[in-house]
This record gives sequence, structure tokens and C-alpha cells, in this order.
Amino acid sequence: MAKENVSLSVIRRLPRYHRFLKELLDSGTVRISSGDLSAKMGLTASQIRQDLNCFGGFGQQGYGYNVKDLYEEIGRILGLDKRRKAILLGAGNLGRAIALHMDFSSRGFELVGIFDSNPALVGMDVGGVQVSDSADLESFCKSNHPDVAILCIPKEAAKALAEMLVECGIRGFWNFSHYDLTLDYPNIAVENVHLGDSLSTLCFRVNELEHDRIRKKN
Amino acid sequence: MAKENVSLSVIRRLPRYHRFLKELLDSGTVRISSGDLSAKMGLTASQIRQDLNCFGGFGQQGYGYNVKDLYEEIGRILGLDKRRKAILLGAGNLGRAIALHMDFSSRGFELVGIFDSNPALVGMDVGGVQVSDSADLESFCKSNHPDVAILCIPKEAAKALAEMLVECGIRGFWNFSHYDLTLDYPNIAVENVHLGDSLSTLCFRVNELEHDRIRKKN
DNA sequence: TAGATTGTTAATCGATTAACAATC
DNA sequence: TAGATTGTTAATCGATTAACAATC
Repeated sequence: MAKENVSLSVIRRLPRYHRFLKELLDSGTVRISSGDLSAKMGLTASQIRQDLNCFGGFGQQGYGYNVKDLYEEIGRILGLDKRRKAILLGAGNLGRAIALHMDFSSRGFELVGIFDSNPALVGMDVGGVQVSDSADLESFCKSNHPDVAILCIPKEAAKALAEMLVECGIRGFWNFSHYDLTLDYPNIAVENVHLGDSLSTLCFRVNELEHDRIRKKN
Repeated sequence: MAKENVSLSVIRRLPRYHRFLKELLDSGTVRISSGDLSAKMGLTASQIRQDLNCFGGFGQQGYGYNVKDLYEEIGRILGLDKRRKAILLGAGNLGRAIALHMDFSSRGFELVGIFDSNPALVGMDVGGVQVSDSADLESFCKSNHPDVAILCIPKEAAKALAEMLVECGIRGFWNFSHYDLTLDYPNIAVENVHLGDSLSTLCFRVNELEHDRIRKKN
């Protein structure tokens, strides 16, 4: 039944299942088979059943899956019902956008602090949280013990800041900086969001499709 | 030598190679072996050589790779030297942050238009580009032929807007909306950036590490 | 020439898909 | 009961790693 170590490929599909199930739930769908869900999501029924069975048997033979139960189950597996403390470092354009745009509470987090070293930003209100001076970060961490840090800071600042946060017992990084964290801290969860890499990949793929189109013409 | 169809796994690693090579270049390193680069990047030398050889033999036996040449070569492969037209839809917090934060020109793009349906935003200057009314989007596309569209719009608006843009001949989407584009348009390049999914994954992994820690204690 | 390191083929590993017996 | 659909094992596919001859 429930597997010991579930691969990251499976984990990364869970939030998408969760989103599609939410939609089904909102549309009033009570049950769904792996076949119907696979058609909706553009993957195989086999994969869905394999993925879900990493965590237990949530379905019923001859019936399928109960949408509400499965939705809630996946939410629990992901830990979205938790309320871990997150701090945001860097209140520039991207940092402020993330603070204002993200629904942290429905993803297991609560934004408890925003920090920046720019005096022009310190004191500013961003979505109900006041920007604090980076100088106060260390003492804040020592008394408040945030779980994860969101890094929206320049590459140069990232390494030293990350080290300090690890010292303070941080458990995870949501890294938007250009600094590559993955390597250095194997026991801490890191999600790198390299927007530049994503845009570069899109650039390649648009070019590739263009080449295909030209080739087909000839 | 150069492979016909290169897998997406390989493509997605190219921007990261590009970044690391830039760093080496800036630090004055002239040549590097796959072994040294693999150590720096946390992957195997084999993988690096396999990846690069999808596009041709850029190295030299007994010497390694010339940093500058390889950096430029990968840039060309990705098409970062191009200057394709990008438009941004949705000038909310996230949209504005991306317009201001991203260096489009070093990733093969140029931001030629920003659109929003909110009258309060229309006319606003965002990084040197004026926000236009969404009502003018279709005619803009028909005369300017943008290559890619960046979607920073609500889920509800995404489907219809995407269809219209496809009609107008758009080649790619950089999709930050919660709408799942991948399925519908197989001949158009789509990069989905689901920040919510990324945060949910981080949530899972932080919990997982915590469980491991507790298990170890007992 | 000897040493280093590539390009490339072969072996391994992991992830996805197919098949089907179990069962609601 | 018959039909549907799961959970799970086995087969396939693709991606990563290892090995080594080619060669600078």
C-alpha cells in the first residue's frame, strides 16, 4: 500500500490533481474514475492510479474515486492544512507582488514577516505586513522560528543570507533569486523558481516550432 | 552528431549551463572540463557531455570546453540572441513585477505591449511601456504580430483570451494564470509557471523532512 | 609521446504504460 | 449477478550513468 519514499515526479503532480479535483468539486461532481480524470488532465489512467496508490487506496473498485474525499486527502498529503510561518526577504517588485498575489493560507503557510535592507521600503505596508529592516532579521528568526524563507533578493546577497537562516533553523527556501541553492543544503527543502530559465526555455521552444514549420513547408 | 529531436529534460538544463558558464566567463576562466563543471553544478560529467552532444561536439579531447565559445553556443541554441516580440496581459501586481523585474532582451524577447481591462491601470507607465486597454488587444495583434504572450490574468479570462491570441497567430505562452493551457494547443509552445503548485510542493517537502527528523529521533 | 578528456556506445536505473486479477 | 473500475504486478520506454576507444 503506502510507499516509503515517493519520488519527486509524483509529488510534483499532486498540486495539479488537487486543482483539478477542486474544479470538479465546485462543479458538483461527486465521483470520478481514473479514466475520466486522465482524459481531463491529459495523462494516462494508469499513472493516476499509480500516483495515488503511493499514498494509499483511496478508490473503490467499480465506482472510482469520491471527489471530495480525494481532494481533501491530497490536501492533507501535501500538508496544505498546516499553517507554517513564512518570511519574505526582498520587498522589491517581485517580492511585493508575491506577498500580495499569493494565497499563502490555502497552501499551508502564513506570511509573518517581510524584510528589506532598502530604507525607502522599510516601514511600508505590503498586504497587511510591514516591511522590517533586514538588520532585525536574525533576532526575528531567533525569537519567531519561521519555517520557510522566500528569497526575492539579488544573487550576491543570497548565499550569506541563506547560511544565516540555516543557522537559525530554517526548514525550506522558496528561491526566486538567481543563486543556485540546491547544492549546498541537502537537508533543507528548496524550491527554485528560476523565471529566467523558464523564459529561456520558452524562447528555445518557440524557435524550435518555427523551424519545424519551415521544414514542413519544404 | 547533432540529434534530431532533443528531449525537454535536456532543454530545461540548458539555461542552467548558460548561467554557470556566464559566471565562469566573468571570473576569467578560459576552459573547463565536463568533470570540473559537473562538480560545480552537482551533476555527472557524463550527463553534461551527453547533453552538449545533442547539439554537436563543442569540446576538444584532452582539453575540455572553451568557456566563452560554449557560453555563446548555448545562447545561440536557446535563441537568446533573437529579439521576439512579447506582450504582457494583466498589469496587476504580478504582471507589473514581471514587466519591471525581467531582463527580456537577454532572453530573446522584447516587451512591446502591456494590456489590462482595468481602467484604473490603463495609461500607467510600467518600465517604459504604457498599459493599453484590453479592448485594443486584437487589433494590436493583427498589426504587430507578437510572438509570445505572457498571461498574468485570472483563470476565468485565460481560456477565451488564449483562443483569440491563437487565432491571431501567437507562437507561445508564458502562462502564470491558474488556467491549464498545455492540453489545448499542441502546436504552440507553453511554459506554465504555477507558483501555487511550486509552493504546495515546498509545503510537502518541508513536512516530509520534518517527519524524517522525527523518525530518526526514535 | 604521455596524459587528459572528449564523443559515443553499452549498461543501469527509474518512471510510465499496459495488463489483469481482485472486488465493489 | 454482471459491469465497472480499482490496486498491483509485469512490460516498456526513456533518461541517466558508466565505460572506453578516439584523439587532441
